[in-house]
Amino acid sequence: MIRITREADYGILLMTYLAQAESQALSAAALAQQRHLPLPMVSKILKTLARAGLLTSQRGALGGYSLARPPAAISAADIIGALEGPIAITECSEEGHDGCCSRQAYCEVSGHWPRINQAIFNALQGISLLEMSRPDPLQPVQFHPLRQTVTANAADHPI
Amino acid sequence: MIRITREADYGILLMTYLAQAESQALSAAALAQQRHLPLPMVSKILKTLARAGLLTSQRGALGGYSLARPPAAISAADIIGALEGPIAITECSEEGHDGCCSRQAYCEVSGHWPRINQAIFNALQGISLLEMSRPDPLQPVQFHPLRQTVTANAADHPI
DNA sequence: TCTATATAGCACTAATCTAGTACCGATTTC
DNA sequence: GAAATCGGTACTAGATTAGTGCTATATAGA
Repeated sequence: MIRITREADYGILLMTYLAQAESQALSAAALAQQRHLPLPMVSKILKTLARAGLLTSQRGALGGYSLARPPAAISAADIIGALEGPIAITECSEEGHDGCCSRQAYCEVSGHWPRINQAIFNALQGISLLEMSRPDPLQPVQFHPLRQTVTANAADHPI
Repeated sequence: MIRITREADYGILLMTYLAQAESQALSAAALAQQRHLPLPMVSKILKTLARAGLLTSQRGALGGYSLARPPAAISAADIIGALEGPIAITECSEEGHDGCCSRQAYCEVSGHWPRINQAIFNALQGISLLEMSRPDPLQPVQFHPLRQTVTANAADHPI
């Protein structure tokens, strides 16, 4: 299955908590406790998010992390991208692979991967941290709604 | 990064070749040779795709594999789903995990994962094997078509 | 019927990646 | 100066992926 790592999963959990904290700085320890996640992991993830510019950090006693931008201006794609690198679904569509894939000569698909990546990226880009940090939507989710009649989100314009 | 396995990657390569073969049955060995992929892997992948109902197989001499449906009726989601299982981006959003995630009590995000999965699923569902088996689109990909116009493919954009 | 060809299914191994931990240095508050 | 907290790097165990091998079964044709 298409999977994100647990790091990105946790990252979203932490970001949603920070979104609710309304720009109040929270320490790694506090976040780990609130979300019931292992502190070392939380610490590592927050460092990465800070380096990516999604969080601002304050060192020292009473320090902590807070969102660098308003929750509406942060997307799922931002968070996942920060923790897992660029959203590239196959090796050959990653950076630095343009033209050096050993199979490229026999691969007509290569030109299509960017579109697929694009579609997934748009889907993730269309979901903001603001939305995610709201309580459960409580809408029953149709899992295989077959191309039509999907509630509006970025994935409605797949390509 | 969000990744599919190499198995699914190869699977799409093989399916596009079969789509071009126009219902002519091709053996695993022939496909492996055409796509320059290791035969045992090709063989394993084709078996899986056949079991999933995307390919029909013919045993014995002169046997081989051919598409079970027209290329327009097969999507990237079908192929990836067949080879990697259901498209579930986190463990807790997989089937059978409804309600047994140990962190669910502290996780307001859980209700949003189905939407994210849905968005990705729709994106992959919207890309047919017919489209993928056409030669390279050669169109520069618009990067954020909804927001701004950046001309680069997804992998050029580390987010 | 025999043989060559080809898929079906399962089991196995090596390499890679992920999850999680540990340590030490730098910075800030009190 | 002490305590709290972030910053960075390195490390380990376990899980996953990639790829291989073997045996059984089905089919076409001589």
